[in-house]
Amino acid sequence: MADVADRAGVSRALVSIVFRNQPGASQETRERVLRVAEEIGYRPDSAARLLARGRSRTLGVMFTVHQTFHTDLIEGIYPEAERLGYDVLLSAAAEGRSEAKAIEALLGHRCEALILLGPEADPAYLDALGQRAVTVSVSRRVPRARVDFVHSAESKGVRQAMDYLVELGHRRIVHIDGGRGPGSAERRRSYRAAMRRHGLEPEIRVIPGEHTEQSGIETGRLLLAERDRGLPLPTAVLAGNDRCAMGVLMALVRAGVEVPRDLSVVGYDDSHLSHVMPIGLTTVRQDAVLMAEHAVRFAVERLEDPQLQPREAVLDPKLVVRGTTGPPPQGAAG
Amino acid sequence: MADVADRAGVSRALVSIVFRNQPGASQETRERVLRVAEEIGYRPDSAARLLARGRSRTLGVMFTVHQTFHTDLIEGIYPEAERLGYDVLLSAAAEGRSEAKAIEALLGHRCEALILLGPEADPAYLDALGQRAVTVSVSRRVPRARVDFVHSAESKGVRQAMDYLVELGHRRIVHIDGGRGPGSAERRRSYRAAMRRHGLEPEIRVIPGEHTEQSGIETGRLLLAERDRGLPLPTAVLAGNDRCAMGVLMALVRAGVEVPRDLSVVGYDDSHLSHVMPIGLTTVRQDAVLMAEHAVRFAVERLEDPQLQPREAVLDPKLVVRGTTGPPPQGAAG
DNA sequence: GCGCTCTACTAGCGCGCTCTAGTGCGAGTA
DNA sequence: TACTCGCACTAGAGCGCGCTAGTAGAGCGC
Repeated sequence: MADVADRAGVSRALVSIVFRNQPGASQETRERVLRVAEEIGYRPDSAARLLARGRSRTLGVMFTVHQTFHTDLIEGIYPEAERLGYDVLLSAAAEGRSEAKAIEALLGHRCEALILLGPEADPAYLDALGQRAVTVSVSRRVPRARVDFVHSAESKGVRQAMDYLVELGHRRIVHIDGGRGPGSAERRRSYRAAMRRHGLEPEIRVIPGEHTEQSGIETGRLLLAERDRGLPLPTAVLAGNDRCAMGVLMALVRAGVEVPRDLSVVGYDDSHLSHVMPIGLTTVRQDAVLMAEHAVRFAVERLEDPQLQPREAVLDPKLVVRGTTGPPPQGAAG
Repeated sequence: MADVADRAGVSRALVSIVFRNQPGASQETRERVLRVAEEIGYRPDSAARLLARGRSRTLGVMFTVHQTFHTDLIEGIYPEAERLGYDVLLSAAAEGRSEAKAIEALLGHRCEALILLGPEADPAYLDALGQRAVTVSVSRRVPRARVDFVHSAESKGVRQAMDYLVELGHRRIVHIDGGRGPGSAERRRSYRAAMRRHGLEPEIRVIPGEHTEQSGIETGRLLLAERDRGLPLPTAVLAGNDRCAMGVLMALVRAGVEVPRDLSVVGYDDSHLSHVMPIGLTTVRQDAVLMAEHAVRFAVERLEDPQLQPREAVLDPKLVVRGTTGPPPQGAAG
């Protein structure tokens, strides 16, 4: 920067003004400074800038690797952040890299706000985060914590899916839940409520699971093993999310079960996955772009007005019927 | 930091020493400082740290959203970087966010080295980057640029896949290429070479495509349209990558084509996708973890010894046979 | 000529840390 | 006693910027 100032024959302060696009420099000088900078390959050092002005205008996004819905969200976060003049830093949680680690990295890089995609950390930790920095949780409700919250109305989504299945004639509908995964508790609750509402209380069955393919595969195998012991297969499976649904599909189809003839499968998320599978997955769509925009806006607005209380946005999901659902098999005492 | 120093009754310098885990402080003092820091929620500010020591010890990773193989790589990058004492920053390219933009963001955040996952930017740009910062390209060869390069031996992978298909009896094997995508040129070349080697030169057919599901779907539709006009379907498709293979599968299976009975499909990458599909995808495995480790090591070693010239690592891929391949249909004049 | 305002520009402090060159002190050695 | 040595610790400069307070000079009215 000093080099640029010298070569352009001005002070460092002027160079700073030019690079911040602030008033206080003549057009002529501006051009000269920019030209010189270009020549010697100068680019403002964001670490120093950030240190000097105290604000980083950077949003930190934590996501989980392989969670395809998260990449959908990320794609929506960038443009909205840019529109509002904020930078985005990504940090991934993965096997061997805990959410806490991923979040610490973001904080260490001076992110002013955190956008957590489907965090699974415990509420106390999230609340502590919320005290320290503006925090937005996407897809996971954190009851008494100081965090904004963006999600889709799980209950509506599940209800639509269940109504649709029941209307097709299904009765033996099982739900694979998502364990501690974001939204799981509400989906589970809504499943139970829907079963009861349709007079299917005795058929209620929640199989513990996770939001991973592996979990779906295991559940699929479990169901197959039961069948081999003479128990009937369910006629429909409501999975915790799309990945889990994929796993179920994989286990069942490989074992010769025909979907949707013998069994229907419904996912959740409408992640990228669901419409690129050979047989499109019937699923509940959450509008990733809209959710991303809300998350970014919540973060930014609260940064710019610290008085603001954390808010909650609930978006309406929509059932998307594709190829993995149909009427139950004739013989099923469904 | 000053607060911590005051409260612990030491100088700021000592606090610095403690947090850097450097010799020069007694065990007792260390504990006291750390305890105080914990109490008042102090965390070293990486912007300032970075500014002060001139080195950021941060690796910038650019990846493309939805490119599932990239998330496999990312998962491998983190532990290796941590082992070597480096931090990792992620930046995604996506629709509406060019690679250049993603890379600038990393540079702006003072990454010392860039690890580019399957970059598609033009070689001149990459070379310019290479001059400015240590740069490693993964999966994409950049001939005369000053960048390290990690990839798998495309020719070997393709050859294995082709030999396997031919051995099964396939002759009408088409290749959907990956356009400007990483590795595409070499895969295309190897496909042609393999066909010639097996005496199938007249059957050579390369359909232009991309590394996306959409491209696979379009190609699938193209093939179906040809069939409807009386032309024979190929008996096997070698896709540019797994995502493209998924797209082909989807288009064909939906149209009633049975895989692998009527047609075999081979992917490339062994990304997360390929083993979680209902019918596992036969594909060519690239060892993501190994590639990630090489990439990180190249970057770090070159950072620590600027004399070092850019290097190239070629890893052996391996054909993984799953459910989408089998002998060609009987009737096929294959 | 004076005072005023407005624009273009500069001096220099401070952001929170690292790092070099020290200081002070007790133990070991001649 | 005088000295060196090593250890625990400190003072203070400096990293590359942003920002506040200020100056110099032009233009204007009286």
